[in-house]
This record gives sequence, structure tokens and C-alpha cells, in this order.
Amino acid sequence: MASEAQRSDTAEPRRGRPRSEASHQAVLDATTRLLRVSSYEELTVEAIASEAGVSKQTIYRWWKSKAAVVLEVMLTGDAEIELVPMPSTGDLRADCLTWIRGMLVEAFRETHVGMARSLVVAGLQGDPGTERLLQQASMWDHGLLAERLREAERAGELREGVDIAAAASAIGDPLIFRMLTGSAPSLSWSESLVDVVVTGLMRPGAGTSLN
Amino acid sequence: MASEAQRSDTAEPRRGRPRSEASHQAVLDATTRLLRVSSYEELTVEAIASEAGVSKQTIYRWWKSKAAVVLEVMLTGDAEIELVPMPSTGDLRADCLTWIRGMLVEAFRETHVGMARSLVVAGLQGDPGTERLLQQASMWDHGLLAERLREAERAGELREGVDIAAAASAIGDPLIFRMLTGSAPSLSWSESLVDVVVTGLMRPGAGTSLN
Amino acid sequence: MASEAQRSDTAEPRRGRPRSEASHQAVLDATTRLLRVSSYEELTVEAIASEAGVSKQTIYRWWKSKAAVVLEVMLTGDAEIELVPMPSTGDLRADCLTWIRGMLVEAFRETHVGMARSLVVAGLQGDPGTERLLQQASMWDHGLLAERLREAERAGELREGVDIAAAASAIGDPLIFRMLTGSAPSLSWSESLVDVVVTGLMRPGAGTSLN
Amino acid sequence: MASEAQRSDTAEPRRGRPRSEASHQAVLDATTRLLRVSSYEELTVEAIASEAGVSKQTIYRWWKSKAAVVLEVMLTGDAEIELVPMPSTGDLRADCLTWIRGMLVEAFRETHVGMARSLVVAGLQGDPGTERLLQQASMWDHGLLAERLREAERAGELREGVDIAAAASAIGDPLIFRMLTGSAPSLSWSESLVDVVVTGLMRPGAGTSLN
DNA sequence: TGATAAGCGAGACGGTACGTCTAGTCTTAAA
DNA sequence: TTTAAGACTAGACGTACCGTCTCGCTTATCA
Repeated sequence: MASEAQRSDTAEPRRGRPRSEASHQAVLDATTRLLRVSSYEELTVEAIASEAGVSKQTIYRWWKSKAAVVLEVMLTGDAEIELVPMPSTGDLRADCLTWIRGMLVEAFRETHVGMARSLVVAGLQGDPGTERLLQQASMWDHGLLAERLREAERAGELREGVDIAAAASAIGDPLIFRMLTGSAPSLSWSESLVDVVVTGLMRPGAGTSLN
Repeated sequence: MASEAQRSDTAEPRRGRPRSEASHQAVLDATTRLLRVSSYEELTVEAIASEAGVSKQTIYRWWKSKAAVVLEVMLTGDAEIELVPMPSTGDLRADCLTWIRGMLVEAFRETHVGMARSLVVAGLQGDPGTERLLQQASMWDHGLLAERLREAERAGELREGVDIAAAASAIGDPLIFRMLTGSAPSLSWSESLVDVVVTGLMRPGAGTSLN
Repeated sequence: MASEAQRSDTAEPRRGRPRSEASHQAVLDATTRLLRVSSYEELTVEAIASEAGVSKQTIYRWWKSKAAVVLEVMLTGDAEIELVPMPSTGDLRADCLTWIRGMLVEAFRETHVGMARSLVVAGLQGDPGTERLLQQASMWDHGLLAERLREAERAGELREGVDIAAAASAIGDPLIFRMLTGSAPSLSWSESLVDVVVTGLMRPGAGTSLN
Repeated sequence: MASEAQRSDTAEPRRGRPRSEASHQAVLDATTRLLRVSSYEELTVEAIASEAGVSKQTIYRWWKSKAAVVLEVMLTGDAEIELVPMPSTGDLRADCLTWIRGMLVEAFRETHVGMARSLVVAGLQGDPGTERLLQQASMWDHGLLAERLREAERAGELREGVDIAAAASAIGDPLIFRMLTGSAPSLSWSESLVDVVVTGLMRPGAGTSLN
């Protein structure tokens, strides 16, 4: 990964020609561009090099595999998976429903599906290093969702002792999974998903059920 | 997929030498065997052919790619992903907790993780045909879980109008997802996941909360 | 070769379905037809079978290899390499010159060149059986040429003790060789070839030199 | 052919890693070695690569087919077809007879026969490029023979206007042809061949006939 | 100001696997 | 028993990428 070579924050001035930041960025850009039109499997290091106007050696000097390049693209947000904003009106159930309706439209766009697949395949290449990165992938954090849940927790709306991360996964992971298989769920399925989890989270009596 | 060529149920007598069922099965067996010790990436068609004592041509005659072979292995249950049995004691919450504790032990064995990864990678190869198969994969059905939920529904324990499939996904998909990334969740995380969803499913007052 | 299986002239009635002479001939015809438009290398047994409306097994039942089929086509004259007639006016030198001028036109047609090449390549496949056939190939006999020389010998025009076959080869082989390499010799080269050999053959004083 | 890529005598400095001359030579050597024990048909590109310690791609990078490799081996004399020396005692007839007696022994050795066959088969693969090379093959020049004939011509021993190349072919081509078919001619046949042609070449009265 | 040390694009290298092709054999049902 | 059909094993084909290794060149720091 690139970071390894840059970790010399204020260290010795590194003799020799310094790393070309232009080349570095060109590789990431080229990869992003290519992933928009091809799957991880179809993507080749040679194509990245050619598209970036960079030599293969330069890629291998800074990344140890194609998976590493793809993961850096993903994890540094170069591919910018546009997230739907999470509203905060005070009504947790309503906010989550608004959010998931937006996700159904946004997350199942072809480009995003392809990106998510690339990320997963790259992460599953069997290399322990990339695997670790996959686990950290911010994409799986369901960050905005978890944040909104924590807000509700602070407002005392939730039952005590529930695991916020687990609850966020209960809503977010099924969404991601259907994204990977390319089959967008129906609106009612999604709403029911949110309803069940939110109901299970909230203090009895607080808020209102969907039905 | 193999089934294409056999669809002539009662049709014309099929001239020429018939397909060798022995070879067909040998390929599936060999693939299963190899997948136990290597990842999808490491698996090669040549190795399958050699292990099965079959010529490469025979593989390509009946399957159009390595992904197709792997998917057939998975989807026909040749790889037999052993599921943890789902108890049915009458207490839905307790049954689900028992089940998920078993899954934490069983599903995160190295072999199962490898199989699940192979299935996903094979399904994400960008081919529309294999993609369709991935969506149908029985593995994602969370079959036993959904069945138990339906049983509770028939017993009138659940709130009305909830989508059983969505609820099963809320518990099952996070589990599969962590299986893919190779990071087994903690027991408390898993229990909280079950608790939230089951609570959200059940009629208020029915059953008891974990806390 | 086909002859092996036919030797039962008036023998036992041969049980079972009799050999299809039609298939036999169809194979030879198809081969001839295909060789007119493709080289020996490009010719495939499957193409012969398909063109002849015959199964591959039928071919292998009667011939032991592709080379054997091609050689039978050649050697039984099915491919009928049209020979230029050899005149016999009494003037050996003039007759030979007339003949070679005709050969320059006739033998270097694309079809004949292709056939000769196929014959040679088939014969050189390293199989002793086909090799023997190549040696016997009537094509190399320079039959008409040798016959005319013998006529001159009987007429007492030739020096004594010369080997007619060797002399025929001295004229014929260079012609065949240039046929194989696809480079037709010039008229003057050919005439000089004939002139030198005929001069060397004839009794001093008999006939007249070209120059 | 390899020469194509090297033609930049004094041209641009050739960027990138230069061609490995070691690999080039290793391929030619390996091919020569393999051809000594196997026919052209039996020779495979994979075997050449393996024997040369070179990758298949390197072979295909510089030669477009197996035929091209074999032809380069032949035409650059790497296979060194040992020629029998041509004496020059002043007596043309005697010299040619000495030469052909040597050829009968030397040229029909198994190795030479195999090489000649490989050269011919390689040249007859139907590719215009290799065909052209076949025509130029120095082997067919009958170089030493033609040279000796020209010496006699300069000495004024020959009739005027005869084509030396044609005469050399009249002796050399029949020899090559029998080499290809693997049937060594008899001594008397060979001597008669030489006698007829030399007699036809020489000025009447010069030299003496065999009989 | 030169020597030394990387980094760079280009592209050849040894490998490995791909998916296709053909040879020649084997197994059906029909004739 | 032979036929046409067609599946079978075996193995070479030529291509595509992989990840490594020179080249000649450029761009830096250090002496």
C-alpha cells in the first residue's frame, strides 16, 4: 500500500529521485475510470498502467497487487460512493425510512454495484493484508446510520444495552448484500426491515409502529 | 450449466454417445475437493480436469467457465454447507439465540468461509447467467431461520404485517457478511442482533427481552 | 489403406451391414475437393467427414491417419494431376522442348502446386508406411518423359549405357522441385535444362544442339 | 523473423529492455537439438521453449510460427548441413563423380534426411513469408557444384550458352528429392546422372565419356 | 559540480493459465 | 457388423496477464 512508503513524516530526506505524486494519482484515477466500465476480473494491471501513462514497474513499486490498488481507490474514497444523507427530524423511524428509500434509488445504480463488487472481490483475494482492509472498509460501517442511532440513544429513546453497531448491521448489511447480488429489494421489504429493527431498538411506547 | 443439455425430457432419442454422467460427477467432486484447500482464484480449470481424470474439453463442453462449475457445485449442494439445526422449543427468542451461538462456531470454520467466498467471487464474475444463479443461492435464504419465524407467525406471536424474509435477512445477512470478511463477531454482538430483531418482530408483551 | 478390407473378392458373405462403397468414395471425393482450396495442414479429418457426410469413425476404420487418406487420393489418381502429353515427332530434342513448355504452363497452376505439396507433406509425416507410398508415387516417375527417352533408345539415337531413369529425373525432378517451392522457372532456364540433358544423352552427331 | 526487429542499425536508441540475444540463440540451439531426434511434426513450440529455458511468449514475440523458427535455424546455417567438398583437379567429370559418391554417403545420413524434411515441411506450411524463404534456401543452390561448373566455364571447357544453374539443378535436385523420400539411389544411377549432364555440358571432344 | 542514489517509462523476460482446436478412440441407436 | 452422431482423452496451439528484470533517462541529495 502507498502509505507504507510515505510514513517518513518528517524523517530523513530520502536520497534519490522522490516519488512522483503525479504518477501515484494517475494510477488511482485510471483505476477509478476503468472500474466504471469493467469488473474487477476484467481490470488488468497492464490496462491501468497504459491508461495512467505509467509503467507497470511503478505500480508494483508502490502496491503489491492489483487488489491493493483497487482497495486504495475504494478506501481513500477516490471512488466516492455517494451516500444518501441521513435526516434528523427527531423521529427515528421516519428518518430511517426516508434514508432507506433514498438508498434504494442511489445504491443500486450500476456504477455503485460494480464498485461494491470490485471492493469485495479485491478483498477476498486471499491475501491477509487486503482482507484486513476489507474489514475496516468504511462502507460497511453504515456510518450515517449508526450515527443517527447513537443520537437516538443519547436522547434516551432506545432500550438499554442494545448494541448499536449490531443494529446498524441488521439494516445495512442486507442492503449491501442485495447490492452485491444486483437484485434491488422491493420498497415494502425495505420498509419492513427498518420497521422491525427500529421497533426492536426503541423503548416500548416510544415512537409509533408502522402498522 | 449442465442442465441445458439435458432438457430433452421425453424428446428425440438423442443420437450419438450420451453424456458421461461419471465425468460430470467427477468434475463436481474434484472441484469440491480442490475448493477445500484452495481459494477460487487459486483453483484452475486444468487442475479440476486433472483431479477429475477428465479432459479440459469435457469441462468446457458442459460449462462455459470456471465460475459456472463452481456455482453448480455450490447450488446443487455438492459442497453441502452444513447448517446448524434450528431448535423449536416454543420460545422464539431462546431458539434464535441457541441457533446463532451454534452458527458462531460452525459457520466460521475455515472451510465454510472459503466455500462462501468462492461462491460469492464466482457469482460476481460479471456474467449475467451466473449472477442470476447467485441470487437464487439457497445459502442466502436463511431457510431454517425463516421457517422458525413463520412458525412463530402461525402461533400468533408476531406483530402483523411484518415481512418474514426481511427479518430473516436482518439476522442472517450480517452473519454471512462477517463470514465473508473472515471476522467472526463477538457473542454479545450476535446476541444483541438477535435480541433487537426478535423484539421488533414480536407482539408487544409476548416473550421477554434479553435485558 | 482401403485395399486391405476389400480383399474378400468372392469370399464369405460377410455378416452384418456391408461396407458402404459410397462412403469410401465420398471420403476420397471430399478430400480431393477440400485439397483444392486448402493446404494439407489446413485439411482436417473432421472437415473431410462433414464434407463427405460420413462419420469420423468410418474414416478411421479404413485409413489409419489423415496422411493415409491424402495419399490414397493422390496415388489412385483421384486427384488426377493432368499431365501434358509428350509428342513423338522423331526429333527427341524438339519433342522434349515442346513438352517442357507445356509443363511450365500446366504444372504451375495453383491447384497442381497445392496437390503436389499435400502429397509431399503427407508422405513426410514420419510414418514408414506412408513414406514407402511416397517413394512409389507415380508422379515422380516422369512416366511420359521416360517412355519417350526409351523410344529414342530403341531407335538407337542414344549413347549406350546411359540410365534412362536417371536422365528422366535430371529433367523431371528440377521441375517438381520448383513446383513445390512455388517458383516457376523461366523459359530459357527450362530449355537449357532440356538441352543439356538431351545433348548428354544423344549419340554424338545425332540431332542438333540448341545453339 | 528475428531480423525484422533488429533492423534499426543506427536508428533511434530503442527504448525499453533490449532483446535478449542469449534467449534468441537458445531457441535456435534448442530447435536444432530437438530436430536431430524428432520430425517437424513431432516438434512442438512448447518443447522448444522448455528445452531452451525460455517462455513460449518469447518465441511468439520474435517468430510468428514454429515454421519460422525452423526456417531460421535452417537458413542461418545453425543446423549446419555438412556439405561434401568439391574437388577441383582440372577434370570436371572426375571431380563431379567424386563429389556425388561422397554425397551418397554423407547426405543420406538419418540426421540430414530429417533436417531436409523439416525444412521442406516448414517451408510448405502455406505461409507466403516462409515460402519465400524456402525459395532462397541455400541448400537448394547446389552451391559448390555450381561453382565448379562455373570454373569449368571460365576454363572454356563448356559449350556456350548453357545455363549453369539449370545444369546444377539437373544433378542436385534429383539428389535432394531422393533424400526427401528417404531412398538413396544406387551408385550406378548416380554416376549415370552425372555422366549425362556433364557430357551435355562440355564442348564436344573435351574430356572423356564414362563409357 | 560532479558523484551517487533513487524513481521513471518502456518493454522484454520466464511463467502460468486460459479457452480453442484437432487427432484419434469409444459408445450409443438405427440400419 | 457397419453406419452416423457425437462425447471422450490427450495434448498442442496461440493469447493474455502476471510479477520481475533491464535499459536509458531524469531528478533529487550529498560531497
